[in-house]
Amino acid sequence: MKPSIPKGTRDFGPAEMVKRNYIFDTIKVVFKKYGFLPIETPSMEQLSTLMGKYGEEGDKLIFKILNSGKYLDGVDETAYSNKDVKKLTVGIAEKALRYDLTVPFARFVVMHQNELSFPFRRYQIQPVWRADKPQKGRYREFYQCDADVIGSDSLLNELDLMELMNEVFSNLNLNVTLLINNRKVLAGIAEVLDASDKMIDITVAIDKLDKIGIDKVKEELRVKGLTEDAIEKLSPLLSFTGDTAEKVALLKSMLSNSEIGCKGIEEIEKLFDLTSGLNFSHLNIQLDLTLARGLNYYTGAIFEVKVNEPAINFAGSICGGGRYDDLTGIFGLKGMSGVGISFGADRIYDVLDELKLFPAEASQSTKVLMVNFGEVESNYALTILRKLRAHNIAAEIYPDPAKLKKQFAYADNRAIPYVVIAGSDEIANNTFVLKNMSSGEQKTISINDDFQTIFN
RNA sequence: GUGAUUGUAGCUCAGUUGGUUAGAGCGCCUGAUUGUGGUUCAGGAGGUCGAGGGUUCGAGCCCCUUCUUUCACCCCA
Repeated sequence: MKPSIPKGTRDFGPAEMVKRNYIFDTIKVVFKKYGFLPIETPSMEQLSTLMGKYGEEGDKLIFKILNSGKYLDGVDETAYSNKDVKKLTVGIAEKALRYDLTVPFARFVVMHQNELSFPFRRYQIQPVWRADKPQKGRYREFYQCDADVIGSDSLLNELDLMELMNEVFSNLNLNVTLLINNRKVLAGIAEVLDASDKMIDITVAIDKLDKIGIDKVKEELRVKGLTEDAIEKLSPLLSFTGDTAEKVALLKSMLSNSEIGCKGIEEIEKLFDLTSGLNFSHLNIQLDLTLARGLNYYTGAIFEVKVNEPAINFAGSICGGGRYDDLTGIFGLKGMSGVGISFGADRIYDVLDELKLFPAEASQSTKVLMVNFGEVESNYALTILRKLRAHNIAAEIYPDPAKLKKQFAYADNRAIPYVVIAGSDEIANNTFVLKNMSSGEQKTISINDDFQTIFN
């Protein structure tokens, strides 16, 4: 049989893992530095935990797990004859692979509320799965690196996360743009347009402004059932250009009759106030009134990070997040506001790779290879091997007494810088030959010499 | 979910209007060199041409189905 892996999944070889770990390690170091604590949750959740949290589209993209055993027993006959997939699904699949880390985190907080002290700061680095069609920057299995604070509605948390983002991207040596908006403002806009139920449609359409232009946005709004009057009211926002202060001023005049809208403006102003005077070396922070974000659960500030480099032909976001006021409420714990961000490790990888920003890896693993001549010689080599390892020098022995040519070729392919040769002559003299593979230089060393210094 | 695109040796790819036994480079194996790799030279192995069906005297090439790759849309990290 021909081996293969499922669509949209990938294997990672050693060279890729070194680079991936560089990203994970960089992010993790900053997470810890900001006082976030690690947790992990299972790959699969109850399907009911996940459904309805990510919007209509999101529900479809959740990987469902078929029940074990007689899973057909759960089939609803009428749902089957009506080909009602949605209803059928919940009958035959009660588990699903996690779609993000935020919803499982909310579930975790509710289940473990008595063991946690709030505000709770957690970080979580795990894969998530989405049944998307793969394409550039889009995988069916990818890692998210999340940091969330739950149990506090202070904007200091938003500020903290912004500083954290700056530090991560600074450490990755990547210049990015941080787009900020506020869901309350979007809700306010929908309210004054008299279309509160269409907030998602409106924001999704506005979000495309850069891409498809003002006329197409209006057309989409019309298709979504917005009145001409409402579209007219929205117009100044769509055609608006100006700095943050001017944007805020526009919003204030537009949303003066919306309580939630005013609250949103206030939050934006306060957040920008908090950041003023701070040096965000790698974050270009912008208020973007067209930023929407599709996930249903956001209620306050929303973030999205895009790469600045024009050389990168990838427009998607590499990091995103926001505030969710009541994500735990669905699981029975009210009044737990949270805010978090999520770094998309796989997209960051693609960007760093394209920009050649991965540090020259000091990643050669094995430093010394012990040549194997046979049983007697390998026993002698093993004692040297153990001594090397005792000095924290990464070393291995070629396991078979293969031809020297082959053993050297192996060292060469693996980029192992030193080879130790110890045959009968060396054993008789309590020595070994150390060969430097790049220079070809060989020297004889006594097994009693100081191993720490022989590689310098 | 919609629309394109791709699949030939381990890898990267040639393969003409359908016509004998499907090729190259790299890699791999063996030897030149029995205790010395990265260079060189000589030789060798390796393919159900993604899978299934069809048209044809004859299919890697044409048609259908399906899977896969890459990309755009939708949506998203």
